[in-house]
Amino acid sequence: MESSAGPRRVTLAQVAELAGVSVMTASYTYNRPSRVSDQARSKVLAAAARLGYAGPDPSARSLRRGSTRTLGVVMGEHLSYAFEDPEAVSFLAGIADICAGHGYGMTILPITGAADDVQRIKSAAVDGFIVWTTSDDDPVLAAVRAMRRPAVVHGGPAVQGMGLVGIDDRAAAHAVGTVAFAGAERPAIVSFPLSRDRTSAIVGGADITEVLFPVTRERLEGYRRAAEDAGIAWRDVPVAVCARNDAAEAERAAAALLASAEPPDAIAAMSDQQAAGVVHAIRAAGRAIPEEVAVTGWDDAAVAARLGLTTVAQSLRDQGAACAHAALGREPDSRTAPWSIVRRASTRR
Amino acid sequence: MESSAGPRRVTLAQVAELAGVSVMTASYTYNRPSRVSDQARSKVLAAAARLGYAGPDPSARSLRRGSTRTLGVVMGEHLSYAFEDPEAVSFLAGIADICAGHGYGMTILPITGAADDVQRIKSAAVDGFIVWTTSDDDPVLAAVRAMRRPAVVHGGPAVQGMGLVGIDDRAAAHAVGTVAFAGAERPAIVSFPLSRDRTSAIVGGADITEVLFPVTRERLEGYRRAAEDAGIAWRDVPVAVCARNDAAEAERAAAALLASAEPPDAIAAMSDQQAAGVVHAIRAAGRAIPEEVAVTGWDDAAVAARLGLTTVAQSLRDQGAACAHAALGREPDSRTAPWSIVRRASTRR
DNA sequence: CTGTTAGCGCATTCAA
DNA sequence: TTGAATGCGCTAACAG
Repeated sequence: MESSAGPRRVTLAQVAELAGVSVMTASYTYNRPSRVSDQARSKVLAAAARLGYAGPDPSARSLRRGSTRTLGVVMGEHLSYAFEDPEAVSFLAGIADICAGHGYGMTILPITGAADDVQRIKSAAVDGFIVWTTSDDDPVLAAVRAMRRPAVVHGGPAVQGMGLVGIDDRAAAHAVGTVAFAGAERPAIVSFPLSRDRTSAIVGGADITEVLFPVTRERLEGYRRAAEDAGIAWRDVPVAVCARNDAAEAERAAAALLASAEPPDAIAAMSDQQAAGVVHAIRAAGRAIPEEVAVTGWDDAAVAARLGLTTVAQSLRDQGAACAHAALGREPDSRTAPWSIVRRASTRR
Repeated sequence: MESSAGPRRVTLAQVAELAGVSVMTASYTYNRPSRVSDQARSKVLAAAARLGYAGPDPSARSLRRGSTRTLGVVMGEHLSYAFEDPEAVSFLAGIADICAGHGYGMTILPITGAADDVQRIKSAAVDGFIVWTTSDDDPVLAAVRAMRRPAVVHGGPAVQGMGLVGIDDRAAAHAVGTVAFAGAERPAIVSFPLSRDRTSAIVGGADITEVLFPVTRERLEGYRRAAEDAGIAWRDVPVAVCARNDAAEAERAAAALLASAEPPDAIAAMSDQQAAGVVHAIRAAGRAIPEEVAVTGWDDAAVAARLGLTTVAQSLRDQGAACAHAALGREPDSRTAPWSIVRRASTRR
């Protein structure tokens, strides 16, 4: 009777023996078929078929070659959270394109927020790392750096020894904020979380320097300057902090802003998803866009075109591709990506 | 000057030498810290820090242990397509839970539809495979089986030597179809693709036996029986085939059905996303739900509750977890998952 | 608690 | 075109 452990894995050596050739001839059959005679090759393949050889063992091959031909992508605290964000999905697709083109695999390294995240990074059999934007104090960053492989962060933070790919968030926020707040007297912001605990709140004159997510920090800084350019003091600008990047929470936050004693007449969001929620809240409150309340989004996703949102256009797909190149060690480590403002009917000008 | 290839990777042997201990003591420091004296451990860690040792090499460790501690997930033709489907995301989350709980990683194997998919399977350093539902003729299935590792398919097809996890789609379709078509005279179906080329069309009396996606085939079979139970011939049931599982295309398909000479008075969809599109089309056509047109979805996603959709409830998350268990070789290979009908206001009874 | 031996499966190097 | 030797970096098994 067969042992419950199942048959031992078939090795190249066994195939070679059955085929009556050396191990190297068998190896060449898989790696450089042109350097093997037709006769030898067919003997090897016949023997492999008879034994049920599964092909060269990936781990052994990685060890021998010194390369796994796989990139690791560190996707932030909640796997599903990352996948539910359509921009994150575009980013992954950009990475997948490049990996496929180079014959590389792609490993998603799900981060749970627990201490064993670091272990998962350490045991990842990958040649390079791509880290989706995170907070300045995320311990994952040090773990990735300690692996001493090519690594790149998307968005931020900037880490010594790691690449950085992303747009100039502060400049883009200043630009879109300027459009959003044109002619407004009471601008407001719907924001991503300010810290890793992801609490929701509405705060006035948020202390931007305390914000641990660099992307969020830079955007707030840009919005602050846009507000100040319009003659409005930062302490008078309410910031509705949402725990998650989705329309539903942004809608609730916007509804709260609109129901306040001094409702905003312009709302700049941090994603088109959020802006979509804001639009719903404004409509539900019976106000006109943009006459009574202007709205801006971010990313130029499909929903932005559908709702006529003024927004910041950037290609997360291209940025994913740039990150993959960097993680492959094929390109300068860092890159500032292009962005532009798309003006539509949700703003006054 | 440092070579452009960069410093050679630091090995455990170098760490051990600098620390003045044997390689095994260094190894134990990482793998069984309790079996090493505090003194030895701190010497090893100090040496590692001085040399910038990144920790045991994952590939070498996998080779030696005979296990990668990673599961591979084969996600179907388009990476982004898979991620955009919220049910697929739940499924992934279920897998991620189990992987995390067992200290396993999880590798997404993106399938492009090209010939090199098979190569990507063959070179995947994983202990087991989970295949997201695909067509009977998908060459990926043979490639996975050839790897001779624990493998499981979600949904279908059933493959000799591989596990199968999913619900009884035919029975569930029959049950929800019976509710959808109650009191209807002209039922219609909004369907997933019937073949891998993913063409859109409206067909009458679709030849179910030709459908290559087993999940779709089983659901159509169940709907057919429900229609026949209601006294309606299958050839009179229009099937609107959508290329993708999303609301937008389903809305267009439903609009076409509703604009026809004999508009349907009941529409059974294959996902809640599709059903949401159908609901929009019906509203746009100015018809009442369920009085003039009944609608059903599938999955009991958040949108189903929001729209009051009658639907089939199943837990993709639990099924993902079951697949992970099977791929870890820890459980009986196959499992029929539970489902139930959730009745809401979108149907006549 | 620590060390020695051995070899996981493969592909690079060099020789034939 | 083929083959022999070697070792990638690590850890199970055992001995001390």
